[in-house]
Amino acid sequence: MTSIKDVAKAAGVSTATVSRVLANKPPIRPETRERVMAAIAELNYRPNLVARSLRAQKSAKIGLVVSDIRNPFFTAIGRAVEDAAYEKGYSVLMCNTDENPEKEMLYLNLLHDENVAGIIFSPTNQFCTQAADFHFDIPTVLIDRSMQNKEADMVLLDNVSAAYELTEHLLANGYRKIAGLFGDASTTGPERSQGFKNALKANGLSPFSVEFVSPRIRSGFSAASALLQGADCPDAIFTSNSMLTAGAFQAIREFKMNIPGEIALVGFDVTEWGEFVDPPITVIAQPTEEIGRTAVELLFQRLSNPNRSARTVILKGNLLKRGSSAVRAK
Amino acid sequence: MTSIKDVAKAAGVSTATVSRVLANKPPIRPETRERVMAAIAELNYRPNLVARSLRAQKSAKIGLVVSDIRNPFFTAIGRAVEDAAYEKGYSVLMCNTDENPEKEMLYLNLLHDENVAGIIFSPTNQFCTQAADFHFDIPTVLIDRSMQNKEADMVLLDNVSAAYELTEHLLANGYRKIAGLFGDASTTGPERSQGFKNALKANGLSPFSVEFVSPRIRSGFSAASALLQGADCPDAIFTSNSMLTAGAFQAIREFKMNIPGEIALVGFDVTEWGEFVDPPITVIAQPTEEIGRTAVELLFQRLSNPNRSARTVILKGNLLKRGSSAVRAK
DNA sequence: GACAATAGTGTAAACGATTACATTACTATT
DNA sequence: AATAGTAATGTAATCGTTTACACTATTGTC
Repeated sequence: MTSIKDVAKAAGVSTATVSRVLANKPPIRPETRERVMAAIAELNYRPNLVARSLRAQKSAKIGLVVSDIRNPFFTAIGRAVEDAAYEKGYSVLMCNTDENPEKEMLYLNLLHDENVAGIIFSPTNQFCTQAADFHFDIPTVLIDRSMQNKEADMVLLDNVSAAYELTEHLLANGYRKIAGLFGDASTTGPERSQGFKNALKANGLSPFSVEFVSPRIRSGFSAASALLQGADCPDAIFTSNSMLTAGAFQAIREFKMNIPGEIALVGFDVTEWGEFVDPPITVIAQPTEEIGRTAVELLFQRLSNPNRSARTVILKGNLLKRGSSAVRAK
Repeated sequence: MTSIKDVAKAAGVSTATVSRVLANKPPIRPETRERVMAAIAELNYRPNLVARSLRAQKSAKIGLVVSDIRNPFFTAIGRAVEDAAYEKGYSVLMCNTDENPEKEMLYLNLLHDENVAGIIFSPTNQFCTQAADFHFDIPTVLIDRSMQNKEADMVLLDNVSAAYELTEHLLANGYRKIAGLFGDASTTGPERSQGFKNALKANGLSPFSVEFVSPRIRSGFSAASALLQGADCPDAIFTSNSMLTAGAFQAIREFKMNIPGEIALVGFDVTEWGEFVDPPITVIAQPTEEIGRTAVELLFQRLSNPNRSARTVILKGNLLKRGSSAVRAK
């Protein structure tokens, strides 16, 4: 491998000069710069980022720690983060935790050992309680899920409002017996359930049911199935994330029930399937692109100013009214 | 930051000894090992992977270079690769190229500079021709798409057979005027078109049409729309990847045509939406988990044995017969 | 022409690990 | 008791950069 020494020798200068040329750090005689550039081109030299990283005590890498990149929300986030990072010359290490606090811990440590410049992290509830005293010695931006009592930058959705709006939409369209299905792994479930309950209360109603389950398709399926086979059946199901929405959808189909005639279905997050099924599913769309980019943005702001106070950016969800919650037939 | 020196001092030994304890390299007196371990725990020491990487001239990282992680096929691959890598203590750098040869080049160089141990790469056609002389100085496994004249490990699908089988299925179910829509960015399009044409020929038929377009939903939509609004309309559309399938599906819906009554639709790759729509879409399912794991497997085999000859693993697709290609009504 | 200031470059010490080689401390053999 | 052989550890070079500091060459000022 050709190193900076080879370039220095070829150009007849010292490694320091080569380094300065690369970093564009004056003073350098134009003539010298040319000679060095020529040598670099000649030898096809590319600086070793590992060495640079060791010397600089940080690398141009960002860790992305989420539960599962296959969750469409995180897929979109992942892509947005990678794009934003790419533009700044940073690359992204992908970490899937499966909502498992141990894997979360393991990955955070790994990223530390890799000397990443920063971390974008979506923690589980368990992590928040178990690792309440965890010290983020690396700049970290939390996304999607908040962490109490932590001085950390965050990019969140206004979950309470979004859930409120989504619930009001159901009410406006005539639904009254609304069952709520919420994820139990993160802070979003409880927050969204709060907006859900608030909206019902404000309208003098109470939830048909409120349930917290693991944020997986299977759990959504089981919970929805249980609801649908009861003697008393809800007229709408409110889900707090797309895994549960998918599970509920499958259950409804299994029961051969008509959406929205017999039961309405609403949820969070844009998915391809939610747009393609008939009727399409009403959801709160999260601005994934913006979340990802903002997270990277906050990270870089903190990198350039390590001791500014933590900032929380709260974004609004966008209610996409679609067929799955159309006005109820009388 | 606490380094190996601090540990050495605390344990009253040299850094070499600490290193040996960490690497579990005899001979070490059990008593010494204990003292070192105690110091490590005491100081909460964690080895610096960057330094280790510089010294070892390679890092425990794998680069994953694909067109877009949002493509469900690559999402699944990405997750499988990450899982397999994780089990071996490796982490994954995610690179999205958008089928852009320049980004491909850029990322390959970046991964080189990062001293990654290996690369898992799904190249575009353009890359294959433009960079025909590109030398992979880092162990690389090609997935999904082959590259001619390259001594490289590959994990591919038997595209010709899969397309053949899928086409035969359409024929068996009574479809005769089958239009083919193929991606033009990679080798999979041409290969799948080959199987498509072979199957038709073997049955004394010829394609209704064969078209190569950019593998995007929009292109699939345009191409399918053009087909549907023609005076002579196909009775089935064969698509070579899930982006095109999605575009064609939207076009069919736009034209308010009945699947499969008026037109059948088949494609490649498992997607959530394809399962959820009614009728669900018939596809060739690729064993994404196996592809990802095999790729990592091959990578490690090559790492431990750098000059064995290149190996190509060809996997079979799995035809999922579903409603979108049900037996044609007379 | 002496001196200061600045521009341009080189020298060498880091960064934190690994490891070839040197060294010391034992144990066994004669 | 001397010697050889091995076990256990230490010393110091190395990986490829960056950068504080030292140094020389050039220019300007009086």
